[in-house]
Amino acid sequence: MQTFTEENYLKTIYKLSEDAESVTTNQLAAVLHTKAASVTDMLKKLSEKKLIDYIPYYGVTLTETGKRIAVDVVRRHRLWEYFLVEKLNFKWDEVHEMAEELEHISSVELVDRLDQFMGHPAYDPHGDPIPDKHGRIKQHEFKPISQLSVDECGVISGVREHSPAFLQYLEKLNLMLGNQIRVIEVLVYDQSVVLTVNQSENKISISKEAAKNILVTS
Amino acid sequence: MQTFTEENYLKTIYKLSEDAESVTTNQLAAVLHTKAASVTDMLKKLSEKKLIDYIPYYGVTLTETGKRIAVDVVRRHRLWEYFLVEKLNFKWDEVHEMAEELEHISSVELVDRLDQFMGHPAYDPHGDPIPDKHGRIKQHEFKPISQLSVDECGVISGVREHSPAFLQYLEKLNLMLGNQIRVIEVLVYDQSVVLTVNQSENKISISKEAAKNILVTS
DNA sequence: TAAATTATTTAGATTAGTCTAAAACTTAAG
DNA sequence: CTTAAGTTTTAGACTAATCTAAATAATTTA
Repeated sequence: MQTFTEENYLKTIYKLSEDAESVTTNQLAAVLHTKAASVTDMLKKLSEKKLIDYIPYYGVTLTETGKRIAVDVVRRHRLWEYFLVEKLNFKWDEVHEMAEELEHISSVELVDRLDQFMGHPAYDPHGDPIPDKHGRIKQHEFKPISQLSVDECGVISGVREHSPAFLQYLEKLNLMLGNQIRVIEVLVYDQSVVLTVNQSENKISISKEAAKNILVTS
Repeated sequence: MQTFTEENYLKTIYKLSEDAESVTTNQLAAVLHTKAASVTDMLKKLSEKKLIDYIPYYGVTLTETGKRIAVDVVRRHRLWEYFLVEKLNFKWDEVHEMAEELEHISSVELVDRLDQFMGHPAYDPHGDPIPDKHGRIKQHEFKPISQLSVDECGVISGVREHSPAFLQYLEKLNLMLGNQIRVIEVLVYDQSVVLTVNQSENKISISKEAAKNILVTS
C-alpha cells in the first residue's frame, strides 16, 4: 500500500518516462511543484521499497512493481474522468482536479465496478487510453497536427496538453474529439497552421504550439 | 479547508453529539482508534480554528461552522454510499469503507452533480437521512424494535449499527429495509424478540441488542 | 582540461499527526 | 472530606513530507 504522495510520484515518473529514457530530479520537482531536495528524499524512499531504480545524480526508472502501480493510478484517473464527463456531465476542462483526488481511492473492486458500470471505456474524455484491469494499454497511432502536410486530413483523437485554458480554447474553435480537420496551409515564418473543421468553409489558424498538442488519426 | 483528519474528527464529534450533550476525549479516542493524548492535541487545533467549543477536562461541542462542515461530510458519505449500492450494485454491508475515503473528496460541484445524477435521494442504503446541499436533514420518527409491544407492527427503516457482520446477519434473516415485521413475543428473561417478516409464517428470534439496533416506522 | 554553470544531494529544520509516560484534574467511594 | 480510581492534559519524542542553505557532482564552455 502506498501513500497518496508516493502514488503521485510514481504516476509522474511513469508519464515523464514516455518522453525520455530516464527521469531527472528537476523534472519531477517541476511537475510536482516541489523542490529538488524533496524529490531526492522521496526517490530514496521509493528506491528502498523497490518501486524505482534510482542512481543518484543519474535519474530514475520504474521497476515492474512500480510501473504496475503507476498504471493503476492512471487507470483510476482516466476512468473517473470518463465518469465525470459521461455520467455527471462535466466538461472536459473541468475534470482534472477532481480526478486527481479520486484516483487515490484504493478499492480495486470499486474501480472494476465503475469500469463495468460505464461499459469498459477505452479512452478518456481527452482521448487518452484507459488501461484495463490487468494494466494493458491500447497503443494508438496518434500524431500531432504539426506533422501533417498541406491538404492532409485527420480526425482529432487526443491532446498532449490538459490545461483548462487549452481545452477551452479548443472547444471554442470546435476542435473537439471526433471532428475531422484538413490542413489548408502551413505558414513558413512561424509554422502556424491554417485548417478547416468538419468540411466547414471557415478557416481557422492555430499556432505551432497548439498544432503540436492536438493529436489526430488518419 | 480542512484536512482529511480534521474532517474525521468533526464528523465523529457530530455523530457522538446526537446521543449526548457534549463529547469526551476518551469517547473520541475510542471511535477514532487513537489515543486520548492525540485527541487532546487535535481538539486544541480545532478549537483555535473555531470549529469546536472546547473546555479542557469538560468535553467539546461543535460551533455552527464546525457543524456545517460535519454535516457536509455526512452528506458526502451517504450520497456515495447510495451511489455505490444503487449504481455500482454493491451490497449494503460492503460500502462503508469506500465511502469513508470518498467522503473527503472536496469538490462541492462534484457532490451536487452526484446528488442530481441520482435524483436527490433522501435516505442512504442503511436508512440514514442524506442532508441536502444546504445542510438540512429530514428528521424521521424511527424507533427500535425493542420499543414495540407484542402484536405491534412496523416497517424496517434504518439501523443503528453499521458493521458488515450485523448487516449480513440482517440480510440472512430477511430483515431488510422496507420489510414489514410484527412482534409475536418478547421473552421475559432476556428480552429477546420473536417476530415475523412480511406476513410470513416463519418466526425468527433476535436478541435484545439486535432489537435495539433495528429501527422501524409504524 | 580547467573554470564556470547547472543539477543533485546532504544537513538541519519545520509541520501535521501520532505516540508513551508522567502530571494534573475530576469523580466516586468510603 | 479525604483517598482512590479514572480521565484528561502536558511533555517530549517519532514519522512522513516538506523546506532552505550549503556542499558536492556533472556538464558545458572557453
